[in-house]
Amino acid sequence: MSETPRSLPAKTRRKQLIKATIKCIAKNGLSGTTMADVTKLAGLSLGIVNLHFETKEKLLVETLRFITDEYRNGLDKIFFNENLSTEEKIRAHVAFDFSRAIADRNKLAVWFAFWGETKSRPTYHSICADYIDEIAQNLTQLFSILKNEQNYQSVDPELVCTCYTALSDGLWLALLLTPKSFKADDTKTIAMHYLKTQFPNNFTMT
Amino acid sequence: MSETPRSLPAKTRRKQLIKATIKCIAKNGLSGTTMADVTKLAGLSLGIVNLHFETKEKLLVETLRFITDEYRNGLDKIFFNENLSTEEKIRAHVAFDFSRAIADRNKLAVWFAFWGETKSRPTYHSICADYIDEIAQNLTQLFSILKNEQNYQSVDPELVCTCYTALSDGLWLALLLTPKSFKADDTKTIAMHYLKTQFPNNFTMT
DNA sequence: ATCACAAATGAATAACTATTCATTCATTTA
DNA sequence: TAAATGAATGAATAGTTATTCATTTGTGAT
Repeated sequence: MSETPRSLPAKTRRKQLIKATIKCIAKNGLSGTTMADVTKLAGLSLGIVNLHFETKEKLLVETLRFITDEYRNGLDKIFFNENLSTEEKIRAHVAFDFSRAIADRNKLAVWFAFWGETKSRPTYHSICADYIDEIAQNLTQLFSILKNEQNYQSVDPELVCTCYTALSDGLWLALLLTPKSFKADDTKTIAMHYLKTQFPNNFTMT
Repeated sequence: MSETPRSLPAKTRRKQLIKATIKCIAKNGLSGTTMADVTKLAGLSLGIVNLHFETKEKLLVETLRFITDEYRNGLDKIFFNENLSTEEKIRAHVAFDFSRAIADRNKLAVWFAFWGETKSRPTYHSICADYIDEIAQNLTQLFSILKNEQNYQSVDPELVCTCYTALSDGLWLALLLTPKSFKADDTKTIAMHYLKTQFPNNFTMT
């Protein structure tokens, strides 16, 4: 634990608090997360959240935005990487979905905590709906290009995108609920197994 | 709204309160669900929950148990139905997963609300771990029997079970988050699409 | 009809927790 | 070095909510 200076740039403090919030939600649940918990975990004083975020609710919203941005930005880097072939992009997408940074149980707990509240909180809902739509469009396009490049006759790119996305979300749940049976590597293999059924020429070989 | 008698058997009252809790979690989220909300929605007095469940926490646990039992029992009826062939049982399983009673947005909100708290609450976790394990065993067995009956060489029943289950959970999420794009019927079609890839002789025809 | 019993009520209580803001402290500027 | 600035603190406050329990109400037995 390194000594942090008493005073820091606002951005740094905000990030520090968001990271503490993630840990806290994972540890205590969304309903069990209090300002006292968060600030204690961050090693700061009780009033600090209101100084940097005004309200608890805004801290929570920024926390959700933090993990959705991290996810979206990571995928964007893959989609817009000129050096990758379509197949490589899809492989990179899967690798990213089940990478250390993303398929982390603390963060997964946060995803599911917010998803569970989506129906009752329009703000959470619109943050989620946003990134879902963007990612689906990009991924569908990748599948569509691969279909044309490699002459897959019967593939329905939109269907494959929906199916892969649902599969990936469900595997995240498996990682969250039954971590003893599933490791990130296993789930990645399972996701690839599905892609093989659609694109046997591309994903059969390791 | 029919007039309910002032006094009712304990079981009936408990069910009435659990149903109100489901609606309330869907409407206000788990963190926003108060005793006042639940009892008001049930049309009963504030003290009634403590009379029938002792504490709020116990009401929540019973609510989770209610939806898990409903799910488990529904599937058990299919698995142990002597009149169905293996293929029919699998078809019935899928139909059940995306039926009115199960793929209901109120109940889905409840599932996700509890899943999000699983990491922090051992009680929620063990209730979930329990049913997951039982259902996976049964479904794997069905796939295994179908494989042998129909001579599918390369099918891995356990993998298919895991993959189908994750897919189904992920499609539930899609129903919860983007109800405008997905109806239960669409998601059922998507789930069948996956099964077709594994058992083309059985699930290709409608 | 009366009594005894159990179910249900809801005002009062006790506990918890988000938010405020006067004060403290460290850093920067002159 | 001293003054000015603003970040950080945490005790106090205000608001919320689970829980209690004395009272009320309906039901069934005698």
